[in-house]
Amino acid sequence: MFDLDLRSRKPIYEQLVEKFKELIIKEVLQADEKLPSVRTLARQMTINPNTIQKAYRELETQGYIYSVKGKGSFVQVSDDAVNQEELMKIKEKLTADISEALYLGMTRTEIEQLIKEAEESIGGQKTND
Amino acid sequence: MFDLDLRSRKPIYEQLVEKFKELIIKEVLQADEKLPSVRTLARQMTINPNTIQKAYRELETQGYIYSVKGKGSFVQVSDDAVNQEELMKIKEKLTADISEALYLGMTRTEIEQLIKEAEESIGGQKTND
DNA sequence: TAACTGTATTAGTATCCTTAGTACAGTTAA
DNA sequence: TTAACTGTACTAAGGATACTAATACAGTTA
Repeated sequence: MFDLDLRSRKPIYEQLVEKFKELIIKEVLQADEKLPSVRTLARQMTINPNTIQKAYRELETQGYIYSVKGKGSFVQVSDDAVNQEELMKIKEKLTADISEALYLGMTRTEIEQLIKEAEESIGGQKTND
Repeated sequence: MFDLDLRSRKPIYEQLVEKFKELIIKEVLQADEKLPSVRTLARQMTINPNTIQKAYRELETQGYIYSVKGKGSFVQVSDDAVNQEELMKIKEKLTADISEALYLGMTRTEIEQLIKEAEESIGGQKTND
């Protein structure tokens, strides 16, 4: 499904969370689409099912997926009201990172260009990579 | 000098790095200004000098301060050429965070407003808090 | 020389990550 | 109903990493 760096200092489950978030944000995985089961994905990547479950639980906490016992895990429809807490966190991160970027010599225009690129990468694609 | 949360899961030295970066970016601490010695600050905050040193080393690695054996640690003059590596890291973080913010419902205008606020908070202040 | 400064090394502790095994509960299709 | 799938919970163990502490060394300054 995607590549992981098992030798990275970054935990496997965190890498999984990031990968899935990226796929969901870019709508490669669409609303209500079924994710691979924890056991199936664990077998495919030869890692422990508990590690997958930990990633899925984190994704559920952050509001990106929902799970139904006996059925599976699915992509959550983005709901602005639900994710208010996550929005606050991102806003704080953005504020700090923007300050640092400006301090390191990045210009307002360059940051605005990043926003533009992000906007395009979100809606504007089909099933290609 | 500032508050730390000793019970936080976030390591003390990381909190120190963030605080100092903020002070340097906002120019509360100015170029070549002397930072408190590792032992003095450690005594003030009743934590181990090594923890302060670890924070200072990290700040030095990121190009925010420089240290001279026997003299002390001082705020580094921001040099766009030197910090290119840090700039790359920030750019990647910004790209991911902007995508997530947009997905969670933040608008381009709101993000641009954050940029504006960051610009104002950097240059526009004296010694007040 | 005395008192300050940063730095390096070692060691103990704590925490986190991953794996493994087991068990329970809900869903689905034969 | 049964079999095979799904998510979920729990415990235990091992290893790796991170954090903090204590000590010693080295340079600066008055």
